[in-house]
Amino acid sequence: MSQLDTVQRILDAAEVLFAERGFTETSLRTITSTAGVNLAAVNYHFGSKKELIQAVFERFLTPFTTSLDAELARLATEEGSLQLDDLLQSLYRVALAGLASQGRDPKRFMRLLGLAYTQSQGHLRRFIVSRYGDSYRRFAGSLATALPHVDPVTFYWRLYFMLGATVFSLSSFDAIEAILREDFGAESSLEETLARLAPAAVAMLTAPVPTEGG
Amino acid sequence: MSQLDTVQRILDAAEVLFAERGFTETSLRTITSTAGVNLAAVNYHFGSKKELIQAVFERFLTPFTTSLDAELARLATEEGSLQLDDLLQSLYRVALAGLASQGRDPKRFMRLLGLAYTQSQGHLRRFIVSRYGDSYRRFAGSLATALPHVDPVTFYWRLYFMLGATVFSLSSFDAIEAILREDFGAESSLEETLARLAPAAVAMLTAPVPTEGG
DNA sequence: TGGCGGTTAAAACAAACGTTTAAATTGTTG
DNA sequence: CAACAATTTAAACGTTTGTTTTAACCGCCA
Repeated sequence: MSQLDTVQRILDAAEVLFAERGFTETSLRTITSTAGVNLAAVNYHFGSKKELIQAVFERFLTPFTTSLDAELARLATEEGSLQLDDLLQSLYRVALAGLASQGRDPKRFMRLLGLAYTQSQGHLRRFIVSRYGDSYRRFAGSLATALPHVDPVTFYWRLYFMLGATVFSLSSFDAIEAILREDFGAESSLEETLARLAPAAVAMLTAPVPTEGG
Repeated sequence: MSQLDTVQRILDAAEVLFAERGFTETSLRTITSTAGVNLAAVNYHFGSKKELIQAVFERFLTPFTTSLDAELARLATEEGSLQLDDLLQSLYRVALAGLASQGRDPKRFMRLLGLAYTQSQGHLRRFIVSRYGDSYRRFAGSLATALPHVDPVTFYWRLYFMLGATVFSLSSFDAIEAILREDFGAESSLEETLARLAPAAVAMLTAPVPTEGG
């Protein structure tokens, strides 16, 4: 078993287990036994558990943000005015295609993103912001220019509403899908759910801004 | 210090600490030392840490759902047809007023709700569903009847989108507010944010449903 | 006052945690 | 093949965790 194998096996196991149980609830012993490697391998290859967590995020956030950046650049040159639907569909398409091509589960991606936000883990938030903050701001900026009539503060709140709707519903996709399947017998694929989410997000972003005075 | 005092002090400390750090990240020793009581008091009065977590949720979910039920019943008899805005405003008003009257922080309420969803904690999810599932279904049903033209599956997905937007953005309220204040110098109160969230949620729920065929 | 249930207190419990150590093994290079 | 660096292994480290135990304390009623 070569070095690359060990590192990769640890990352694979950690990614799945973190998404299923959270960071604190997943012990290094569970990770290493699942990966079939020695307990000390994590500290040897990554230094600490915190750095392992960051490495898990780095492995899928780096290709994701680079693809997203490229897609945004392509959109910016292609047409004169950015369309909201195009932007959101870019986001979804990049997230889905990029991960699916690696044989990774996009739902796990969303679940981890949700964990990054909700589990305190200050070091992780700092790591993500410092590493991927620029990509995030670029995407938010593109979205903002497609919504010129919405004042900045309202726009940013709605952006967080949209992120919340996305991360929350997709990170719990399996649970929600199971409920709906039981109640209505209707199966939902991830693609279908994104096809439902996109227009809902557009409607939320473009909703008329109520005037202060009434 | 009477028995009631001890139980209450533990619940108060646990509520704050859980909301700040999560369940696993908060030890019983931190809770009891913050509350100024003996370590063994938690196991004596609540039985276990799991039951303490459930008790924290029970303390604010029970008055919340009973108020919500009453408000929904009032709305149902008052007018002929339920208005979407009224329903959402009921939800928000009940959540805010009910908690504020107890001197508790509504943001903490949302933060805990978010944790209940995202931190796996299977026992907590089971506890909440079994205890408050009826209230949830009643509210969802009221919302559904106010949206007769939306097919059930689309409606339920949008309901989860809405819940995600609400829980996610309000549970991170302080962090988001701090960012917006730094970037735009604009302060946002919780009431203002709910006033932004309500129309955005309505827009999302009432968005035109794209037809399958194109 | 004496005793009794309810509560608090200090201490200890075993288990699990992340991390470190030091030896054994492997792979590579001269 | 020899030698050195990289990696894996088993074992132990010290902490921290939730929980339990046993004794002390308290208020109250007979």
